[in-house]
Amino acid sequence: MTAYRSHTCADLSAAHVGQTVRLSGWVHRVRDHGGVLFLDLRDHYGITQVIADADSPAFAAIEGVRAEWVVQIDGRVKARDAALVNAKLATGEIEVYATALTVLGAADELPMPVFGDVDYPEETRLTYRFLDLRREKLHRNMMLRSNVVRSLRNRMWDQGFTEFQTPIITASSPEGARDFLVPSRLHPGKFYALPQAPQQFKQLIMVAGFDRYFQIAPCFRDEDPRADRSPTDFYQLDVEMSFVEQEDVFAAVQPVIQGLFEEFAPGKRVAADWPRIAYRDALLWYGSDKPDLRNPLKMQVVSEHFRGSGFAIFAKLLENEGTEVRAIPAPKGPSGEPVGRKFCDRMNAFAQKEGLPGMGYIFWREAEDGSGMEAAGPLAKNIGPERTEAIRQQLGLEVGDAAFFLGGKPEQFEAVAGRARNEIGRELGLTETDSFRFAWIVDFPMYEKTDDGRIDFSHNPFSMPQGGMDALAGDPLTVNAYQYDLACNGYELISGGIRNHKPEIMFKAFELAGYPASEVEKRFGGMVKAFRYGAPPHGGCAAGIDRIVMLLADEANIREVIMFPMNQRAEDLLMGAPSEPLNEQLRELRLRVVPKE
RNA sequence: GCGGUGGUAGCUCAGUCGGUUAGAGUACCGGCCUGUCACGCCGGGGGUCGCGGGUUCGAGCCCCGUCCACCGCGCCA
Repeated sequence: MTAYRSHTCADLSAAHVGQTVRLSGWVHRVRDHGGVLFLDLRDHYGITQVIADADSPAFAAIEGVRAEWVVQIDGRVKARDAALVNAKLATGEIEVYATALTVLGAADELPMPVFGDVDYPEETRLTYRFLDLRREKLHRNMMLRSNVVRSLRNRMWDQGFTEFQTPIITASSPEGARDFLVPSRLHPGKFYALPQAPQQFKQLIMVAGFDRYFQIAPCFRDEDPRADRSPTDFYQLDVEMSFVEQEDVFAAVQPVIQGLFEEFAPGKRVAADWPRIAYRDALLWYGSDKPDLRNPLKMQVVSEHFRGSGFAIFAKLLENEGTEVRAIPAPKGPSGEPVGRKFCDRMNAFAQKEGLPGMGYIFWREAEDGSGMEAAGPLAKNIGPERTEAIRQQLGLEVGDAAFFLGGKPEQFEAVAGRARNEIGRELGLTETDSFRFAWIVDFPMYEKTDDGRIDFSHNPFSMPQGGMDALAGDPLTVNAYQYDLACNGYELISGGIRNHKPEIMFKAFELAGYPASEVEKRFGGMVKAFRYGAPPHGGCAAGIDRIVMLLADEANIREVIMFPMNQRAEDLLMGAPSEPLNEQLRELRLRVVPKE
């Protein structure tokens, strides 16, 4: 094959017995039995057992090697006796009798082992990422990622999409996140920005008369990380199409994503029914705009049962405008075990830990005197049997089931209610564990009220308001946008919209958010200009590649599917980034660092 | 910026109520072993218990401060 090897460590089988071969790879493990040595040799493709006895000229050399040295082995392929075949190894029917060993690269004592699947601290793993990547799981994740990207490309091409590249060093594109700035040497005092997304470029590509564009695009955002969100940079499958409405985009994207999940998640059920859920309903039912639909629980408004009731906290609270009481039903799980006080108290403690005063609850149990069902829990006593029964009927609950109640202004408890719903579904065994369930979240509000009472874009300012110009004449807070997300198992996988391609509507939309026309011209001048010269209606979306791979690899942390991720403080411990520039670099850029404090 | 959890050998961890010389596994070094595949057996080196201060006759353990890591919130298509 090459001077270094005739075969890979996965190639050899019973068919090669008797052949003289040369293998190269890493010393995975050595087992020294005195008179006979076993060496597991590993490369990208697999593992082959190498053996040497005292008669072998390679014996002394093999005695001297340690884990993770890179070596080249010359030897002869030998069949293993039936009793010695290792069924756990793809090459387990054979072994290579070594006649020579050459050390290609020795290794110091390891800061972390490659062998085994023990957990190691992030700091060690990131500092020695090249070792971590040798480990089976990460190696497998990276191969999965590569295959996913190839499949996405193929599927997009098959659907008639074309890939184009857009600039990396470009202008600031205010999409909401903080920009990464790049100082300009030729224009001191001015800065480029790294794109938060190729948003304006892909729209310009549509105006330029191309159609059905896609790109596996790096995106840069200077924000704090989360377990499912990498700081600094990440990759998106960026998509844009001309002459389409919302449903056309859905129709183009669903087969790509669904096919991808079916291809790479064998054994898991991939739902084919992708419901459309209005943003407001998602928050009401699931407490999240990226609901996990593997969990069947759906919250409901139950304010009427508490208005004027004997439960003073809720009754009083409901006298204030904009308040509601919502219930999370908690039916007993597949085990049939009744949901009792202990579980309810635990969930109440959970809500308190998340910053709420608590969660009231009712649970229905067999009456002690055998007279049937009775409601228990602090709330039931306060509101009385009639109201309690009405709640039970509305929620469709039976004996052995429970319900939790949260009150106040929805925006203040919604998110915690959503997390409680996750906990309840998981703990009661109601949430599926072997499936992927998708939903398009649609009808995002165009605007929202900021803390200081101003009107601002609630999501993407480039989306077309539903109802167009006419809609912008009324109350901005009632305007929905042609803006959508794809939620999958509690993650936001895709985000997109039908774009606002009419300059006059754009100016009006920005005006409502407090941006004068001059500001729009300044920040999006290029795109606005393009819209004045014949812009097609267009729309698209962007899918988070890292997050898709994370779901397919069944990982909870995005760093497990990124080759060289940053740590939680946006540092690359291996490469030593960020670092201080040389003085002459700063001089050339005419920059001066202002010391802290 | 805020909250939670954690920090003990190169690495993973244990360490009781505050009490003698801080332990185990693994890795490393030396010795033995011809069929292992997490090989086995014997021996050895290896510690600023994150850091600083305090309480105490005595602190890995209690108190205060601080640093670091991860997770979450804020932030974020």
